[in-house]
Amino acid sequence: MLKYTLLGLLTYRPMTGYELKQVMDQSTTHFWHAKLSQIYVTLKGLEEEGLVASTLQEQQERPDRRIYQITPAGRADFSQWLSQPETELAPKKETILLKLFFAAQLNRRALLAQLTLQRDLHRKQAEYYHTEVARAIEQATEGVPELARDKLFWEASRRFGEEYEELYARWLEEVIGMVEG
Amino acid sequence: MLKYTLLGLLTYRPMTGYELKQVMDQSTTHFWHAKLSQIYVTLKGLEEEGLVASTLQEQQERPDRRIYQITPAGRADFSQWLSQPETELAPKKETILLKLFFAAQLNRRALLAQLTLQRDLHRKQAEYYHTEVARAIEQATEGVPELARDKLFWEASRRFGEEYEELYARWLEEVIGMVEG
DNA sequence: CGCACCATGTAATGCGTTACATGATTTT
DNA sequence: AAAATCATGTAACGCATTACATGGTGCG
Repeated sequence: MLKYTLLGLLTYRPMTGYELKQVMDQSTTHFWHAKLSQIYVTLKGLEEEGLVASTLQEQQERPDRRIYQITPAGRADFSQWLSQPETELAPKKETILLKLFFAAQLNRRALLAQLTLQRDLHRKQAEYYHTEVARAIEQATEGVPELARDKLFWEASRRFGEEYEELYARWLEEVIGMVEG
Repeated sequence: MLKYTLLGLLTYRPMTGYELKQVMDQSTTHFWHAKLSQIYVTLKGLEEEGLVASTLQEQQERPDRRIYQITPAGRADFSQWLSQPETELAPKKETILLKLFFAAQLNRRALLAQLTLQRDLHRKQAEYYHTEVARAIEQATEGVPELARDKLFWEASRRFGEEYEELYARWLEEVIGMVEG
């Protein structure tokens, strides 16, 4: 999937690995993230596949930059993936739910500490979606009419993030009440 | 984490790899899953670490079974993990959100098809939590008073699953409305 | 003076999936 | 007659993380 994240971002404009990481950290992080080292490796693989092409831009004051561009083959591959329906649900892995499953073996104090910590983290994250992410979307789209349609979808995914975090925090609050009472 | 899932389940009773897979499929699947091959490999590693011990039970009609038991060191390791607070949010990876992020490049028809397919999957999954998972928890705990406390937590995680799927379906419904209108 | 930023990469390790291999019994 | 269940494992491969390696510029 990182493959398609990178191809997708490169449909907007050519970028270096470093830039791609920055853009991901401001946009897709909440549903797809990657480390820089992995991004570099994946870009290299994409170039071998002929889906992107790179040119080295030499700089004197700063390190040289390798700028990646999506190729026609890359665009074709990406849009093929995009139109391919996902016929299954994404399997989840959540450590905190796993712990809760075994929580009967944990003493009340330690459990409550963990639950309240998580609740606070999710509240903070909900707030983050509400303010920072919303602002980032505004900033990326204002004055750029060709991104109007994109904005709708970016906003939709932002809303999902916010509601998900709120649900999580609410649910944790309930569990805390249950453990306390 | 699979390590702790297995150790956690083995605190209830000794089991074979095959059984552990079955139990996981009925309980933790929704927040932690694994393939059989991976379970066997992990159990082998746990035995090397001295956290579980196995005995081979020979059978004539069926293949021999290797029964794993948690050791005192295993219990100590598990309870240490259980009491260790998770200080960060679990990073998410959701293909459908990634696709939605790039959905402006997709034609309306194909997009709507994917969104409605996903909505139906999430509705079905919500229903599954509501009925089947609830029934499985009932079944596992009825007539076993020492599981009363466990039941509370199993029910709590089930409720989270149900509410999460409902939220997802509701949100997809909204996005569908947006794309249509 | 130290830290963050810019910028790219390699190597080792870990965790997970898919495919391969075997083979009897029970259910459809 | 075919498929599912019981039961265990190995091997190849893929994707991700962590650590290692380098080194100049700008800011507090």
